[in-house]
Amino acid sequence: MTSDPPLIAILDDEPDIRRLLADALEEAGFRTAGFGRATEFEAALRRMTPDACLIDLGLPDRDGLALVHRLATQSGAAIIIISGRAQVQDRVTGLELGADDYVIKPFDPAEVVARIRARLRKPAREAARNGQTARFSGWSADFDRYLLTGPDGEETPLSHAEAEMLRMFLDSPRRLISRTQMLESLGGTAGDSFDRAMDVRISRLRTKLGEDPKNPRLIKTIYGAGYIFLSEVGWS
Amino acid sequence: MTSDPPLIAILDDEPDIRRLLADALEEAGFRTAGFGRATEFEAALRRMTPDACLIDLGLPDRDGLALVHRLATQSGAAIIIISGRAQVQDRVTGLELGADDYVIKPFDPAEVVARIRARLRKPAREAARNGQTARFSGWSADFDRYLLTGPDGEETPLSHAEAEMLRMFLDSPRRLISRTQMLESLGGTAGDSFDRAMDVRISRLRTKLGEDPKNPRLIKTIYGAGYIFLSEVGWS
DNA sequence: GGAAGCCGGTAACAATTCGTAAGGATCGGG
DNA sequence: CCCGATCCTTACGAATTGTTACCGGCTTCC
Repeated sequence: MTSDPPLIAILDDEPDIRRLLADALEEAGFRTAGFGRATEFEAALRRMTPDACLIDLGLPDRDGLALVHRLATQSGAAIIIISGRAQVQDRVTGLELGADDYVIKPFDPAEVVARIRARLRKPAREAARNGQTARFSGWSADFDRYLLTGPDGEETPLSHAEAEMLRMFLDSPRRLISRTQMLESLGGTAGDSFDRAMDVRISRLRTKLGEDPKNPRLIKTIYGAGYIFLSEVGWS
Repeated sequence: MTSDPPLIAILDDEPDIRRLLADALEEAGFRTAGFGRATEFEAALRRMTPDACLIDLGLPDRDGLALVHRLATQSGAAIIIISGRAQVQDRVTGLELGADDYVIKPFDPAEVVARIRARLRKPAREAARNGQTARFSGWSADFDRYLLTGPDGEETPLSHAEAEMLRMFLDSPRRLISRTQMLESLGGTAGDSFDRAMDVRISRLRTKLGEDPKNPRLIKTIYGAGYIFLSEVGWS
């Protein structure tokens, strides 16, 4: 989840349909972003992380199913296929490839909204955290006491800046967090010399996590894009 | 989740439909438990915790929607409504009340199976996904750690640009990927000097894959058109 | 078949982006 | 005022990526 109202990406080559969906979704309180071509959409994915994607399979410029597969494995977003192909076999393969739902044209926008809500609801339920302690690959981070405990049981204090950054990673594990996203969330502006400051923070956090600089196993740098936190995370 | 094969509860008053669904589900590797009346079903819930529930709304002895709501709020199971009522409004209220999916009679069992799989997959994806890796002709590519492992077991790190490109090939194996398609997907525009940049990327990727430039066996150039990735690809 | 011209491969260089060590500013407690 | 902690800034090096330049092969048209 990025910010408060969930962001829904709409990928359809017909502007009328995009408009129809966008209107219904925005009236329901979502933010939307529309795209007419798959390449546009993929380019935009570098800068934003939608919570759900509505994808029309009948795109001219790319095989839609390959895109669905990539999204399903790569992003954490809910994927809903919209298609004019009504055969059962089409629906089955779409779902097998990783789509979370499959809606057939012509569709009613109200139903699409309801289906999106149903998709976004389940993860939200699991994400309800009981406590302020996270566990990941042997480590545990206690955000009440700002304490980091290693696999060997050794305790290290976390500074506020480090904790803020670590929590951001732990809130979106296995997903790319763009550099600008992190900069803004930490209260700086890109291009500034604050850029270096964030690097330093990352660096300190990594040493506290005992990372090998040449081969980090938890906080991975994606050159030109951002960072990914690689471990599973559980809260208690 | 209870034990290894997920348990699917089927609640429908027509034995034929129960049988139809149970057969399809068991063939797909699930365990099933069928019930003809809501009271039976609720009694059984004390002893078992199904991973998903298929519920026919047209039950004689209880208001189906109330049951759906109770299940949605109290159990962690995925809930799929099966109904003869095809109005959009019915579907919307069913989904709003907490159902995860809504299938209309008459239905195809194969689609129901696919939809159940899609529901059970999402939580599993968060927990069990230990790395998105692809395998092709002796090689394996780990896109979490950006690591390429050769047939001889030697590991080579993948840079982001190389990984992005390799993933594009692995998503559409044995198919032509046009030059412009790839250019746009990598965020450049054709005609630019970015053309050369992409060539360089291909070149670097090829050397990491140990390709003989004169006779590439994995990434083949189609002169004037694009590239084809020649091997079969399996994901795990 | 042969020559012109386009297209793609790659080596070498340049620019961008990131990591981290060292030093200094700021703040609060004694 | 001193001290420690925390964080920012500067500076420089390393890794990654884009760019230029040049070469060789493929296609086309005669």
